[in-house]
Amino acid sequence: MSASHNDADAAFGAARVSPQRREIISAVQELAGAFTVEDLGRATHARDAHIGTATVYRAVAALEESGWLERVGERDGSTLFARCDAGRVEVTECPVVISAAENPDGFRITRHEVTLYGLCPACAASGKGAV
Amino acid sequence: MSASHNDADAAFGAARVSPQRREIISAVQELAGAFTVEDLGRATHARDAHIGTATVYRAVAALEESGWLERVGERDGSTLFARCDAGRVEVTECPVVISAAENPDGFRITRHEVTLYGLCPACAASGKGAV
DNA sequence: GTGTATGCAAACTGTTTGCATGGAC
DNA sequence: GTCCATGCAAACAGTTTGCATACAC
Repeated sequence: MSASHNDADAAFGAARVSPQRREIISAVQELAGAFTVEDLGRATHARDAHIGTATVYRAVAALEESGWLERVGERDGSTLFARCDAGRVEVTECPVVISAAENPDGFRITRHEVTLYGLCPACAASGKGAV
Repeated sequence: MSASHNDADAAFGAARVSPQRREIISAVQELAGAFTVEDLGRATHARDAHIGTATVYRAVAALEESGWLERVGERDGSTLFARCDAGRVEVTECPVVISAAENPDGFRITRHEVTLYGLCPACAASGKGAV
């Protein structure tokens, strides 16, 4: 079943919504975890066989712009995207603590980047889609 | 100046060493920080104009295999490599502590990936090449 | 009616590979 | 002498773009 007008409108924000984009929204929802654009393209094709690759890429770009999708990493040279069913990515407080600016081996850490994979409260409760 | 036989032999381990590969070693040494293969190719070309792209890629693969180079991340879809002047990448103890498996917002973190940028003791002392 | 999304194919970027030749060991 | 590294170009994968047409607003 394709996504409702309300779902799609919310997802795309200011951008226009087409039937293809509604199918793409639905495909994202059924993927439930992190996915590459190719994964999404495959899932979308299963729903409507002649939606073009470029359309999927453009929709993903629009969804990223609107904040509905997040770029969460990469796998084999492809960008990974994900959407948490519970909503947006909460950037609250960094749960990471570097134990020492100067660590025991004498390496001085000047900057760090952390990617956390996990489940939002709703997903954790339902046991659904792990990232 | 191109790298000494000793430098190059040590860098490539079991693999063979050619004049081109010596220039590549030198180019890495003058880059001093993190670089893409394209950066390295440019630096290598400045030394010997007709070393092919494939040769640089193959040398980088060999250097990664021998442990002399490390894949340290990516920038604009290109893989970033780096070599610490002080030697290899020490994987000792993880200096990162996740403050709570279940954080205050209810997000359950199942996995984490951390990239630390910093300086080895020698570089920190010399004030050389930041990553 | 205006402007944006679509579909297709071609272009582009970063990277890898096939092949004949030259050179390291 | 045997293999591996080279250089070139072609192949590749993922992604983006140009263009004419269709459709959301």
